[in-house]
Amino acid sequence: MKPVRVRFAPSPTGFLHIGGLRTALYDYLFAKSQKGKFILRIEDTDQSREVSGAVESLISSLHRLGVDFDEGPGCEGEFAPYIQSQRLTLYHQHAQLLLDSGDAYHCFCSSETLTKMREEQQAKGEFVKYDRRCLSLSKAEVQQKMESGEKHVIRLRMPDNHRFGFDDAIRGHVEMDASQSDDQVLIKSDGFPTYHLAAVIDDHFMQISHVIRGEEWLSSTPKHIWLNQCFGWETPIWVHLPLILSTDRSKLSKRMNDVSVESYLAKGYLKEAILNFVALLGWHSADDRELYSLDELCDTFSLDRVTKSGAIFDLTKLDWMNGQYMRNLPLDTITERSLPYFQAAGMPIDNTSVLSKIVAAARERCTLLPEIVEYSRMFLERLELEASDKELLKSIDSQRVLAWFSTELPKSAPLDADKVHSLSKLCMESLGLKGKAFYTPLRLALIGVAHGPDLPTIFSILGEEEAISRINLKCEQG
RNA sequence: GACCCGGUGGACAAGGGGACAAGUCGCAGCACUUUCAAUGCUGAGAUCGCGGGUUCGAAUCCCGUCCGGGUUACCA
Repeated sequence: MKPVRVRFAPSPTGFLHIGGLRTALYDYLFAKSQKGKFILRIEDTDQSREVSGAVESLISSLHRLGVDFDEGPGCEGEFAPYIQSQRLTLYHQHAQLLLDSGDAYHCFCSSETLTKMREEQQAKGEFVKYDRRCLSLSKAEVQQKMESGEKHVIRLRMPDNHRFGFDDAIRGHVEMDASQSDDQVLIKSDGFPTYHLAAVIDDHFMQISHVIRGEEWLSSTPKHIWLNQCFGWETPIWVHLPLILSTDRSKLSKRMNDVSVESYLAKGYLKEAILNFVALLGWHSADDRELYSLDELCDTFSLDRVTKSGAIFDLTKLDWMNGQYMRNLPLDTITERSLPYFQAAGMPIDNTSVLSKIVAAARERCTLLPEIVEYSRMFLERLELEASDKELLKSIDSQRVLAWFSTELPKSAPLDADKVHSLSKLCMESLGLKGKAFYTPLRLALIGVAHGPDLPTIFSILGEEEAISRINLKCEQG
């Protein structure tokens, strides 16, 4: 059995998106589970779509998530370079091989000619494909056109009357007729190869064992098989992943959805949750487990449990999952990751013990990282009371509670949980109040809102001094 | 249009001839709690796209059909 080598081959046209991440993740998981290698290859063969900084951004996103590659740009292995624009000679040499063997030919048709041809075919209800008008050009004619500097491309000559069959690791046996495949352009007029040529050549030389890619490539697989055959190469194992869908069931696109991985990170989703969620979009273990760390996924993942049908990218479950990680990751981790959001909100906290207490209370009720910051305001700031709450605080019973605490609190340090409990009990008994009548005014005075953590936690976060001060303030105002 | 790939509750999905079709998210209710949240429990929600066939028996196999998606570029 050949060693497992898989590659994630994005084109640098923007940020890493959810669909790309899913492919990369499955590549990674499969490689790890098979003790193989995960390779990152940049397919920058379309100069017009190239976005500067995209390569760096792609790599940094992958690193941020911990989906690390074994070979790729900046991590050169024996098959370097891993950027296609740096491998042009290799593609040209192989295009020449095809030209020599007659498996490829020059085509001088302009895009206008091509468009016209297609329109005519369409009008006649014919199958739209290149009509091979340049195939009949004599060697001399080709030579003459080349010398006069005519723009040209190199096309693959697909076989006639040929049926392609292959076994996809996920879909099983798939068959397609060669007549359905166009004579694909291999080298464009700007001298760059198309995806088809470059990918097949690189997959071969980089010794890729499994081509794991989105289902949108399924229909062009015959071209890739044919190219391999022309070169006399063994084909890799094809693995076509189901597409990730928008809520309208079309292929997930940046147009309609927020699909950038960075943007989810920025919104405060945890990488653990994103990875876990994306892994489950098209893969499911035999048991009922849904929560997995990256390492656990590496141990459990297998291609044969990848689903065949496309899955809709639905945020509600991601939110739930993020909540799970908010609560179950080590407190220090969550605290540390919330720090940038505190800074961004202009609320730097120097007291780490207070911060960690706040985060401990907040993460129990928040689904996203920045929500911790909002939740912390009740402790870090003195919130303005709602009008109705102000009224409530003015009531006689409310004032009795506050007055009672105002005199008792200073005598009661330290305010640990037991003390807070006993004080509360004592106050309720001596004032003849209970439940909301007791708690609500106290909460309002302490944190400015009626809902929040339990009393001992509040006292612990605020500290005795601040707690007393807040109560006294509401006493006077009342 | 043609060719390919799909189709199990709103979403993710298990199950690939034999229990009243798992589980998770979401939703509703209850419990716990001073509150919110978390958690736990309960419930609603699917004649397995539809129609035929094979079979004692089909979500599972076969045929047809419908629907959805992908491809049909000098984009990947």
